[in-house]
Amino acid sequence: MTNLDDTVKASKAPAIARAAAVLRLLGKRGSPMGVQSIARELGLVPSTCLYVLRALVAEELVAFDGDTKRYALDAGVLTLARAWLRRDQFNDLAQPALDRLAREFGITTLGVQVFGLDHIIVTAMSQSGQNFQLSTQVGSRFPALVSATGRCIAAFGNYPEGDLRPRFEHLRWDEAPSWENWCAQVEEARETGVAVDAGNYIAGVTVIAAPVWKGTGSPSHALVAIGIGAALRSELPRLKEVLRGAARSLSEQLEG
Amino acid sequence: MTNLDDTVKASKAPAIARAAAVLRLLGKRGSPMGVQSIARELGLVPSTCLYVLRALVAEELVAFDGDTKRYALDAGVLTLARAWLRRDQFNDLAQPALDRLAREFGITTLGVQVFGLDHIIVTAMSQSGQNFQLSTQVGSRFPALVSATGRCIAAFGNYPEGDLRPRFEHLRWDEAPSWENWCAQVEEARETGVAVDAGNYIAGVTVIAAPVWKGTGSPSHALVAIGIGAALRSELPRLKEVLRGAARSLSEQLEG
DNA sequence: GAATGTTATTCTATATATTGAATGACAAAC
DNA sequence: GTTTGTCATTCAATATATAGAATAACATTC
Repeated sequence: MTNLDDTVKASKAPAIARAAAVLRLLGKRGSPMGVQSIARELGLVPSTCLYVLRALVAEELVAFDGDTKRYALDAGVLTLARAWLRRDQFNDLAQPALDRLAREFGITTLGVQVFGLDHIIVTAMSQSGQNFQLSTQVGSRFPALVSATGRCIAAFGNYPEGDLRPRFEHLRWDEAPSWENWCAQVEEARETGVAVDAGNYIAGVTVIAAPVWKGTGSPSHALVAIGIGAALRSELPRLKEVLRGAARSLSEQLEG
Repeated sequence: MTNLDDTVKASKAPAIARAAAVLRLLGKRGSPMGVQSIARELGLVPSTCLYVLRALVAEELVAFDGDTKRYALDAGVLTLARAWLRRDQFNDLAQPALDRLAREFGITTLGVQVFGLDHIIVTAMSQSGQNFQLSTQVGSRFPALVSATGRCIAAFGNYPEGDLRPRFEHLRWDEAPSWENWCAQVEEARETGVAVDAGNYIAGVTVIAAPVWKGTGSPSHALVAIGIGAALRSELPRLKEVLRGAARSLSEQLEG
């Protein structure tokens, strides 16, 4: 995130943008960092950075080790996350459906929230008890246009091709589809209401996604099903149908 | 948190204190709130509050609904929490021990982080597969001095009685112990290295806690075991012994 | 053990974030 | 249909958070 400067300048509360950048950096690094290295990394003035850190420490969002003078994320961030999880309407409604699908088909299911063309965040997950299982974690971020979810977002987001193409070019796939193929698959998703990624994103792994709307416009969320290739091949048509149904019913519940 | 003013004034980055207060308020309320009500609740100037909110929205920590003009927590907080969970040393080391204890004794176990005399936060949890089970959630906050953890903190924190007593008086228990009884139990915890709450905090529920140190001074964390009264009565001595052992071994690992 | 490159931290002048009043937009009450 | 209250939002003056140099405390290197 090198455009911190822009964000800071644009805002009337720049300290908050800096604080968020610090939190994200500490989260990404994982290991504790000193004032100077944080400041250097984010292009901040060390003294300013110090004040930001002190404020975050006071809020228990950042932990300070007096011996090593290093800073790291603290448990306060958990409390916020828990509060969010507890009250998010999509999550509450999606979880039972995700559990049901995971169990019935022996797969991993996800609920994700869409942030425009930038990225998606996994907000709910369910796994069947089976032995081998693809897994991710709640809170993970992925590029918006990748895999099955990406085709969904492209299909139902009404974005001009000029916005899509450059982002598409920067994606990382195991087996990247050509732009033409991808567009065809997006078109198919638009018609059927479900998107499929058959081993493109991760070789040998099939990902299915159906869009969920909260209000009108672009889809705000999506339901995702992940299965190891051969395991669900025969069930694929039925899974697509069921996933689409679950997504539609969720959208209806979110309207009210 | 009515001392927001103090925190704001003391800091050189007051916007961060305000932002944190807003996030916590939104977390506590759960339901979306308007600028005005947030400002009123926190004693902020509405215009300032608006700028804070806009900055938080830009960071995806707060979601803004343009139709209703309401603000609520957003999924960004999850990403931070995940990063923290992944890298917290105490959590990584404690989880296997918690799982083992939960399974062996058929109980619920917790790892908590201590924030002085203010509060503790649950950062790890393990539950046995049994039918009836007390449960809480990762991220929950409790007053520092309550239940078994409270006796641990009082026993090993080296706090003067003058700091403890007023806080003790404000606690809520199902069956509050008298100050004298509580002090005796704290003393016992100091001698044995394990604290027990036998139905005081929640009637019929036994809670056991052992302190964990990260460096010297007051305990930074604690391991907690929770069981429905009668179920673990016969096992209690052994559980105390095992919990203390796990806590000690954790403390040693955290030293390095 | 002196010298050099780090580091965290303090200090002060100045650019700017914050304030509180003013505006506009909306809904409820009359 | 007007009035009244509440809402989000803008604006300009000023209190203040920030930047950058200076300091102090380390390691590391020579």
